[in-house]
Amino acid sequence: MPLPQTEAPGRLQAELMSRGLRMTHQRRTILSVVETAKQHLDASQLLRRARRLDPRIDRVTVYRTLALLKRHGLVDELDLMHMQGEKHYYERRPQRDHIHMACLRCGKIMEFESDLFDRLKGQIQRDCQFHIVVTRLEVGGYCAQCRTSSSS
Amino acid sequence: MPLPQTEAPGRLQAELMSRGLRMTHQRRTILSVVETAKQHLDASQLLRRARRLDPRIDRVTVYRTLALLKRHGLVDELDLMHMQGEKHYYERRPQRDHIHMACLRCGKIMEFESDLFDRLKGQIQRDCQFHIVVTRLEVGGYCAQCRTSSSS
DNA sequence: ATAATGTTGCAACTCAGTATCAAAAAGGGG
DNA sequence: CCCCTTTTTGATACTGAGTTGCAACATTAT
Repeated sequence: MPLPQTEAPGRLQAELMSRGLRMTHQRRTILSVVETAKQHLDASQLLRRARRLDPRIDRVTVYRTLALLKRHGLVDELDLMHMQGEKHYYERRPQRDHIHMACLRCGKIMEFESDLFDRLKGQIQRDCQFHIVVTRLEVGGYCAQCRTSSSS
Repeated sequence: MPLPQTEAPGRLQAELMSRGLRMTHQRRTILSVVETAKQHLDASQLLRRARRLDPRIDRVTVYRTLALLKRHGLVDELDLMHMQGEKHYYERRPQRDHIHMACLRCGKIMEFESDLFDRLKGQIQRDCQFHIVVTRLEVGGYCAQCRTSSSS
C-alpha cells in the first residue's frame, strides 16, 4: 500500500534550491513553518510562528517568501470566502487539487477531492483552449452540524 | 424560442422593494449601474459611474449597497485571481453559476458554464451534506491567443 | 578570503474596506 | 399634505493587509 503522498519535510527547500535560489536562514525557517502547518494559515499567523523559531524575521520577508513560493507554484493562495477580513491563507500545493468548503455559520473549513472536478478542469482546457495554471474552487454554505442544529 | 433570461432593468430594485427595503435615490442609481454593466466592475469603478448619474453619492454608500446586495444573494463577489490589487469585482447573480477564467498574460476574463460544474455542486451537497449558498470557481492560466503568440 | 549579487529589515506608504455619528430622507398614519 | 419614527446617508477618521525604496547584510561562486 503506497503512502498517501510522502510529505517529506524539507521538500519545499529542496525544490527552491534545485531552482538555483539562495537558501537563507529566514527562508528555511518560513518554509519549515509552511511545511509543518496543520491548518490554513494567513501571513500574520505564519509570521508569528516563524518568529518563535527566529525572532528577527520581519513580516516583509514573510510576504516576499510567500510571493516566491506562489510564483514557483509551490503554495496555493486561498481566500476561504473572506469570512473574516480580506486576508489570504496559504497551503502547500497538493498533488491533486481540492475544493474548499467554508461553513458560513461555524467557520469550519472542509476539503473535498472529486473526479468530477478533475474532469471539469479537463473540459475547460479542451473546450476553451485554456491552459490552466491554478484553480480555486471555494464554496460557502452550511455544514451538516450547522444545518441541523438551529438555523436554515 | 424563450428569451435567454430577460434581464429586465429594474429587476434588482423590484427585488429589494419586495423585501421591504427603502428605495432611496442613491440605491436606485447604484442598482442601475450594476444592472447595466457589461463587464465586471470593482467598487471604485461603480462609484465613478454612479457619480456620473448623481454626483453626491459617496463611496461608503456604494460599499453599503454592495454589502446589501450580497446579503440578499443578488450579486456575486469575485476576486478574478487578484490580478491587480486586492479589490473585488461584482456581477448580478446569474440564473446558472459559471466559471471565471482569467488569462495571466493579457488579463482577459472568460466565463464558462458547464453541466459538469452543476453535477459537481450536486455531488458536494450530497457527499458532504453541505448546503451550498454560494460558489466561486476561478481559474488562472493562459488563453488560446496568449498560449500561441509567444510565451507558453 | 573576496567580490558580485541577491536578500533582509526598517520605515514609510498605498489602497480597499469599515466605524462612528450627526444630518437628511423614506415611508406610514393621521 | 404634514408629522413622526426609523433607516439611510455623507463626511471623516480609522484599520489592516500588503507593497516600496533603500541602505546594510548574507550567500554563493571564485
